[in-house]
Amino acid sequence: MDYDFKAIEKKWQKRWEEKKIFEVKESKKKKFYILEMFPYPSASGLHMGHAFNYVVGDRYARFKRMNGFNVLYPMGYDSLGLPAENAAIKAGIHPREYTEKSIENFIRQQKELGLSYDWSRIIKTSTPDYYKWDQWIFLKMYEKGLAYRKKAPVNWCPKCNTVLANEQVHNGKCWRHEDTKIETRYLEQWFFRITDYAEELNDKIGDLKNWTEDVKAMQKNWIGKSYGTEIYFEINGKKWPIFTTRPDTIFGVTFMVISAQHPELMDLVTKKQKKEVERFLKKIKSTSKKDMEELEKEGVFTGAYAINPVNKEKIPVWVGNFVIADYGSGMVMAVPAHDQRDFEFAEKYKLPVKIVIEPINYDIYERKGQIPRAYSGEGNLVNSGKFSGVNNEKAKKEITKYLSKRKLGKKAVQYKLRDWLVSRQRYWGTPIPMVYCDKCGIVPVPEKDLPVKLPEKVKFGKGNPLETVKDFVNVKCPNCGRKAKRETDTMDTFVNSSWYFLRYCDPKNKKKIFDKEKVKYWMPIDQYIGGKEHACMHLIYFRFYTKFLRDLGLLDFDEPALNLFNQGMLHGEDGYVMSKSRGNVVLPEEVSAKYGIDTARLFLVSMASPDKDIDWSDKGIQGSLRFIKKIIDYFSRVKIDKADVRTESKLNKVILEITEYLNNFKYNLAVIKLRELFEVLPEKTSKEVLGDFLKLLSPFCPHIAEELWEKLGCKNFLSLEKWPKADKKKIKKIFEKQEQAIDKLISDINHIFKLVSGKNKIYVYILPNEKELYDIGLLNKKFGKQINIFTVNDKSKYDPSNMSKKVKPGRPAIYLE
RNA sequence: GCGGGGGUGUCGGAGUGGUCAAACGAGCAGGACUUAAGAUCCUGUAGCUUAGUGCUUGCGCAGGUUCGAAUCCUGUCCCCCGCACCA
Repeated sequence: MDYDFKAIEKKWQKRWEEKKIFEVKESKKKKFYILEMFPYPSASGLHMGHAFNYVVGDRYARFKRMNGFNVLYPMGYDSLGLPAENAAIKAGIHPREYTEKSIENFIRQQKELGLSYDWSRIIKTSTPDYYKWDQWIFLKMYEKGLAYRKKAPVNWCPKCNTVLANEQVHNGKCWRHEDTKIETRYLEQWFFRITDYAEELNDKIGDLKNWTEDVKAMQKNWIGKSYGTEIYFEINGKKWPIFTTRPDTIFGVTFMVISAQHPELMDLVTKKQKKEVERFLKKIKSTSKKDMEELEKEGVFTGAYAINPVNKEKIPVWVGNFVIADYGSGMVMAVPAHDQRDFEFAEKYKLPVKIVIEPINYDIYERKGQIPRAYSGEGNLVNSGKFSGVNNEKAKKEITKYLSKRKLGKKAVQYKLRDWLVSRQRYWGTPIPMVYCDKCGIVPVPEKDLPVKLPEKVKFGKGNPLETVKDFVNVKCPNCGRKAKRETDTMDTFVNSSWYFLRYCDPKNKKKIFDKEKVKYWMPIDQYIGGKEHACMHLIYFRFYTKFLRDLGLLDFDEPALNLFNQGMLHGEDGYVMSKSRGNVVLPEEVSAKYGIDTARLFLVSMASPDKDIDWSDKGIQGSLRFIKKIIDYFSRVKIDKADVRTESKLNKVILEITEYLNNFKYNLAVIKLRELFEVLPEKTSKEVLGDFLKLLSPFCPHIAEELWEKLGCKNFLSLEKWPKADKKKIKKIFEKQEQAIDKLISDINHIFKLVSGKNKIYVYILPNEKELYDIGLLNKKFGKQINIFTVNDKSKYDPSNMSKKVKPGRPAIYLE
């Protein structure tokens, strides 16, 4: 039989939409907020990989909805950003046109997937209605001192023609251009002081109960909290705080190294050394970030000396290419004997090495034939004044205490996390609502003047197009009314996605960023779904924003999402990530036309647990198609009758199992249970049994389930029906045992048939107390051949070979003739 | 270097102390139906043995704990992912 999947899909998608059955309002019902990371709309549209992501969420939404929750399941578009601008330039159209078209296409495709979004809440970050609130938040950040402008060495992507945040530099390359090395430039830029929240961002990772270990670990790593000691070294009469995790090695300091990017570097350099230092800096600037990492440690003497606070030793200060300017104070104390990096530097420049920790088992420096290396293990201190002889772990505490007492240092915590560089020198982003006035300096645009709209008419060429739009740039200073210039940088696209989940709760609010009460009802997100590639980008930013908005008094919770599910990646048939350039992209339209979208939806979760990467397989989907066809065929012939207890037992057991599996995203196992249940459905059964089966099917194959539900004579939408509740009393163990016993028996009989040929009559002998187990009705149904069963005590039994003697508990005897 | 995850049949993958290792799917082989193909259905798919219900091998490798281990512990090898000169 052929099936018109397309017609069924269209029919139900239309009905769902017309009746607005997935639209929700705040109510007394218990809410459940399910959210997938919203997509960046591109002209190439969705492929099956995206579909996989949404299907994972949709299944969960449908399941929760049927379980009586008021489910908020919205969709929107992260539609500002560089790719749209670049693509638009390439195609010669305006980014807005490009974006609108892409979104339209996305919506159409998503609707064809049968996703149960509340489309009335759609948001697009490229609309002034949305980005107005990005600007509003920016102003609030500025007001609280969290948004600031600073000149600093920044990451510059020559392909994007803009600066990037640290989070957007991967392996020294641009996150959008894997082949493009990031350059370091020294520019004045806007930053968000995310480091103010470093401690909370780190410490509350423990609250993120249902986040995967690796995402949590990645965030911990990225935030990089480390405990140590700040020690004050004196240079030219000025106190320089130095952060170290090894205060126990303070007596081993033989030189200092200041970062080549340190803003105060030149203050230290003596006249004599100036030329040499400048030559060195020039050399560093000409190398890209990635090359620098591969470079050997290099440096030159600055001419300055520092005083070691514990022994007043005079130590030379060098400038080096391996010291990071904005970690700690941008200068390190170097202990070559006990730090490999310092050791290499000392070797190269013939700087002294002073051992201050005696290795426990041997003196590594005296071993012959061994390549000298710094010793970073444990041991007792030597050459360390009054601390000599103390175990180094103990010495860390004692020396820190000693320094604190004398105000020469203190306990300190450092983070790797840097402030978030948010300005971008590009057009298609949220304009930064700031004005530069010669008299007043930096002046924020007043709230009432928001949004600062992106001008539509711009010329794309070299540099930031906004700079060339005179109407936009030239403004009056909001403060003094004189001529002033508008900030032409726009915000990082990640700003837009840092709070969108809040806007869904109240997407059309014109007066406020959102209504507090509405957000209170819906938030936090009960289930967030998205890829783990955002671990150190979006997933940190949205936590930061949540905390900031909480501190503004707008939210009363700390974390935006306590449950995060990372779906795996869908690969092409060749095993590689689906991408246009590889040519292994599978399109939902094509799959839908060939197999029906429900088939694809089912297949995507049949292969493996959805958190794993999977490969698309045209052959594999046939298995799902077969199953769906069987279901449709079955429903076209099944007769309504009373349900038998065996079926009911299985049904209730499966309800229990599937419910559990769906709750835990074990969709693959749920599908198996669904198949198991289907296998035992008899030719005659009750409407209730059939209805329950369709309910269990509906999160996977919503269109077909609705269609069959209607054919069954039910009037309401299956999508809004109540999820079946298992009646444990109806689950009878005996049926399962029967199944097992009979399967075994049949397998044994078949085995013998294979060994001996020419037999066609079957006699089976069983123990009287196992009569129940070998239910003759079930046996005949399963086997399809005539079987004669005798109990061993049956006097009239036919048993020419006296087989009944061999019967043991659980092992019937078999005789073939 | 630091951190996270993982090694199970021909393949994708279930199973995390026992009562069944390999559910379910895919592939392959044989059979039924059919003029044929497809679809569908049945059977098989580590080895040996056998009128079945038996034995052996087996969950990266090597040990250990246990009455009992794919599952727990120790060591070891390999793979994937993230970060990386963070002092």
